[in-house]
Amino acid sequence: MRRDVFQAIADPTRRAILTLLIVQAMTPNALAEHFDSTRQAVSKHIKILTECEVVAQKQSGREIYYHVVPEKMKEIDIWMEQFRKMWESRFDQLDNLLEEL
Amino acid sequence: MRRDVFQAIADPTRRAILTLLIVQAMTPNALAEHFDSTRQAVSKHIKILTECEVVAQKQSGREIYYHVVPEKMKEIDIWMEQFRKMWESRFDQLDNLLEEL
DNA sequence: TTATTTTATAATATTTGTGTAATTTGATTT
DNA sequence: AAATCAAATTACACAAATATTATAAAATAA
Repeated sequence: MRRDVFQAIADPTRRAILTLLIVQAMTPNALAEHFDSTRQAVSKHIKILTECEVVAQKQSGREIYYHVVPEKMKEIDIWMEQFRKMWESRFDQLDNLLEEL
Repeated sequence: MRRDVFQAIADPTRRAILTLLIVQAMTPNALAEHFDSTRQAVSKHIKILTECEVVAQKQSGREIYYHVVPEKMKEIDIWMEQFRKMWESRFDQLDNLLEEL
């Protein structure tokens, strides 16, 4: 079973969960209220996000608060770097092209 | 069937294909040589990447060259923005925390 | 202690993704 | 026009992801 950051953000529900968790840490129940699917379904997504180490939990009494692990999200950013280089160099490429012509 | 950028980069083979295509446009055959899986399997990934509009093709005689569509990759970058804001503001958060204490 | 709330887990059905093989389509070369 | 090559498509089998229902475990409140 693939369990990496890219798998974590592949699902739109999981992306929505992450967006909510950026603002503030939340319990599974609180999260589930934002979605149409059942609490269990949301819970499974949280489990996957946890396994991907994109979110982590913090117990507070009987409630469990989940929060984003920024370091993990950084992995996506690092992979994206090659593309940023690409589109930042497009002006240069255009220059080269014009020169060749 | 979900067909978006995030689905496109969820698979490691597809990420490898994209990394190869950043350097230069390639034909399915040329791409397949870089992988253990068959040409058909690679072709299917290319199909998905095409449907996600992350790559586009350019006919050259009987060969088809595939290249990255940087604009689409930008969509990931835009979504990532919220996280960049997050980890850039962590210094501020640390300040606030220290102040509270 | 008992009832309630919160979360996690197990089992199942359904859907979706992946890889291989065989066939088809289209372009190019001879 | 026929042979050849590249790519796409189809059909099939298999593995994996998702959502749901039901159940169990842990913490808290009455």
